Amino acid sequence: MDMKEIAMLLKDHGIKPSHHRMKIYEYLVTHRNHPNVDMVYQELIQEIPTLSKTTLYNTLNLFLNKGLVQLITIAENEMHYDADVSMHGHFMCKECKKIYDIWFEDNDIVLPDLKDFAVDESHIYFRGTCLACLNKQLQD
Amino acid sequence: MDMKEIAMLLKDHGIKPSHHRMKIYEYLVTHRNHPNVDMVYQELIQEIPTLSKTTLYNTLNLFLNKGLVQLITIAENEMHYDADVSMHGHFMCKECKKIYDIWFEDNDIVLPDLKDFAVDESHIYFRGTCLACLNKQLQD
DNA sequence: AACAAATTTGTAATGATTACAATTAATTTA
DNA sequence: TAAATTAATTGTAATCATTACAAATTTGTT
Ligand SMILES: [Mn+2]
Ligand SMILES: [Mn+2]
Ligand SMILES: [Zn+2]
Ligand SMILES: [Zn+2]
Repeated sequence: MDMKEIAMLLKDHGIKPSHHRMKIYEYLVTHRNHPNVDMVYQELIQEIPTLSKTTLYNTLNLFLNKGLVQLITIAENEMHYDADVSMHGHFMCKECKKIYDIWFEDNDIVLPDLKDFAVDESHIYFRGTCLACLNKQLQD
Repeated sequence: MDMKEIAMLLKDHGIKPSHHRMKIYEYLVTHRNHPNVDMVYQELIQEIPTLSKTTLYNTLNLFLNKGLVQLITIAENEMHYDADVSMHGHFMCKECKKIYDIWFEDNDIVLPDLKDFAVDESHIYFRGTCLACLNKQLQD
């Protein structure tokens, strides 16, 4: 996804595509690693040495409000962000803290439609241990 | 659920049933309101004026480790606790911040079993607006 | 009672996020 | 194009949930 496309996408969501905003979105869409704020910051600060963390927080909240990214609250003390807003689940490994995508077959999961609630977001989270960390544990 | 039963339940989970611990669990099991730490504290401090917030945090973490309660990470800046550890979903209203239980019919939801992951917990979260808040909004 | 172990407390530290005012950049108007 | 206005970005301080840690208290055991 090149800068032209990113600019278009931001505009389509009512976001003026400043340089900072485009770089922040580019990070999310190319890495697809469900980063927390600091992971984005440590990477972008090398390209944009003046980048402020406040700008990062402001921009991510702007993206959230415009529906461009989704918020992942699977971790206990920090937020994670996902540029993929399609319906899929997430697994967080308690050992390595990595967050994996969980994709469902179309009929695998049918969420009930809730009367008495106007639902904006649906999230499916799992926690446990990933295969890499399970194997590491076997070596003890 | 009386104190005798609570003491038994804690013992069954390998937790020595001190007075504080029993009162904390009693709060959770009688209110069933998915409280954050401060909600528990503000209620119990009236009965136990010496109660320390550290004790509360320690006790809740002990309950979590022993599988007596479950952690709900649906909110963005604080944790919520649930004495009901059976499989059910949660809905948080963005307006009033209340957390509702969402119960599924047996076959309503079938979570796929993930190979490559040892799953300890599964959570289903919804966010949106509850009926009470929707009605309030209509009055404008 | 004397000792040891477990529990509870109070205070300070940590760390993610937000508040806010100042600065800089971009856009509009004259 | 220069001045004026608006928007974006920055830096610092504040907020607040949670944890760290050592002291004090309670409980259980010899
Ligand atoms: Mn994802
Ligand atoms: Mn519940
Ligand atoms: Zn892992
Ligand atoms: Zn509500």
